[in-house]
Amino acid sequence: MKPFQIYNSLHRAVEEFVPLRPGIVTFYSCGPTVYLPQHLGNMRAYVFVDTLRRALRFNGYDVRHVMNITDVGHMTSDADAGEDKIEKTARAQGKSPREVADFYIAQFKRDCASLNIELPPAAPAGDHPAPPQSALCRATDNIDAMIAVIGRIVANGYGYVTPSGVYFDVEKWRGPGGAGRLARQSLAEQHAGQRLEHSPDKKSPHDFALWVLNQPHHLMQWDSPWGRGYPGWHIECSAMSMKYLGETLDLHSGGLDHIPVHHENEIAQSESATGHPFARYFVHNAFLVGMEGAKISKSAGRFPVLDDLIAAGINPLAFRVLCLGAKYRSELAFSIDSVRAAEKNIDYLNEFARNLNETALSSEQDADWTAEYAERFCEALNNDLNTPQALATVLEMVAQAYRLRDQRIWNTLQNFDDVLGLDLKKKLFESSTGLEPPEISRLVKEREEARERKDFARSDELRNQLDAMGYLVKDTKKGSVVTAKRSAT
RNA sequence: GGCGGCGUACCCAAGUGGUUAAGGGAGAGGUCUGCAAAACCUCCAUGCAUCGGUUCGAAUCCGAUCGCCGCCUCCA
Repeated sequence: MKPFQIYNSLHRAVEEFVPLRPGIVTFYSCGPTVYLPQHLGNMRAYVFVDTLRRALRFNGYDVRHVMNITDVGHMTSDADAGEDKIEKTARAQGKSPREVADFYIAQFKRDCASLNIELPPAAPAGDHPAPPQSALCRATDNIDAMIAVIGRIVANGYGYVTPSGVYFDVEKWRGPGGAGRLARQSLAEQHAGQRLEHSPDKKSPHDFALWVLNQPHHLMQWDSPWGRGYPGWHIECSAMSMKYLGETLDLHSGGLDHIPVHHENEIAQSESATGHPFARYFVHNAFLVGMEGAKISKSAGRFPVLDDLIAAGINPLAFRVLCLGAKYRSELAFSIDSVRAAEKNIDYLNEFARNLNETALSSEQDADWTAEYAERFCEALNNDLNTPQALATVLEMVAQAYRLRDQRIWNTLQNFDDVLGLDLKKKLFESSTGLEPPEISRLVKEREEARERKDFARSDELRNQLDAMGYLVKDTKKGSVVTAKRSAT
């Protein structure tokens, strides 16, 4: 099997993936900010993270995955001014910041479950030195770790303390005229803070806050060696990745928009604190765009969420298939029609799984002809996560099974589904009959009797009646089966 | 101003130097079926924004033009 290859934003090239220690991958992915629901654009990013994690596991790696939850520190204007968005929501809703965060975290977890996105387990309390471990961690639970990192940065001479906060000295870090490693823009080229008021305490407009002081109106404040305040918005990622995964990460993911500022600053902070390389592979996903081609974003105000799809009677996993149908580095156009098209794929695969016969299921050895598909699947997957081709391979294999009337593909299909995350296994023994209300069963039975009498007028009448009640009747060789159309789950 | 990306059939979307340009949806015809549904078969881009160039050969590399979008402020 070809080794896993992935596009590394640090070098702007597809590279063979080699983790620092054999067999183990430390993976940090930027998680949600929890002051609003996650829109579908956000969810695309998490589907990507999940798929990447599954692909690594498929390649035999033990993935230690950390995702942060930002429940503090994102300002409406800049790191050193403006109102914390969580606090803003809290004031608007008359809740505490923690309550606001809890609410949106619960919603996020629900959405992830609907999309079969496996999240890391909640971070356990206390200190966690090596070995690296998976964790879903909240910023506000890790203030100590952040303070520790800021302390190291200041001790190393890359941070300076002022009355309004502790700032990171970007020019000192980059050197004169230095360009960012990811964005490849020099400081002069970046019109940083051009449209913003910035604190006069900063040596340079490019400098960013590590710790913010003297903002008495903020609800969330913590004591620190520099005074009471709160963390800047980049530091949580440096601190938590280091705490749970170690000082050098194998993989770091995030949205494309994080390249020039957030990740650039994370690298600077982390490396100035530790003296070690921060992350060896940076991967960035492209945006989901609306029908007009415009980015879907929180700040734009209106955005579709997963519940909108569910309310429209669409299987949430259709959205997952939609995501898998495009490369993670390509913009993906979202529309109800594109999701519905993806839903057909889900229906197709589910139907196949549902109708698998016992012989095919119990066969330990898949048909010889599946090997070719397995090879194509791996190749696509390991080629910078080419999920569209991987998905196409799966669909073609199932079509081939139908064509050859040879269902011995389940082992292979299941391996594929471990990566795709469509939960086909769940459909295996899902009976099409016996679960519906007695009233429905009665009508189906009556219709079967009508068919036996060749009373097709009555038969069609009953089919229409069942259809109106939300049930689809199919006549098979083994008799009539009924399924609920677009049921709630 | 700087940086980056995109433009492939009605729609979504792979392919990035070399057999007939994946796959899905929609559409058309067919097999099967009492009729449907499901499934399968056939058809559906001599062409990949436009114009030049490099090459034996380009959707794929280079240049120009047009159009769209993102980032440089929180945002996946």
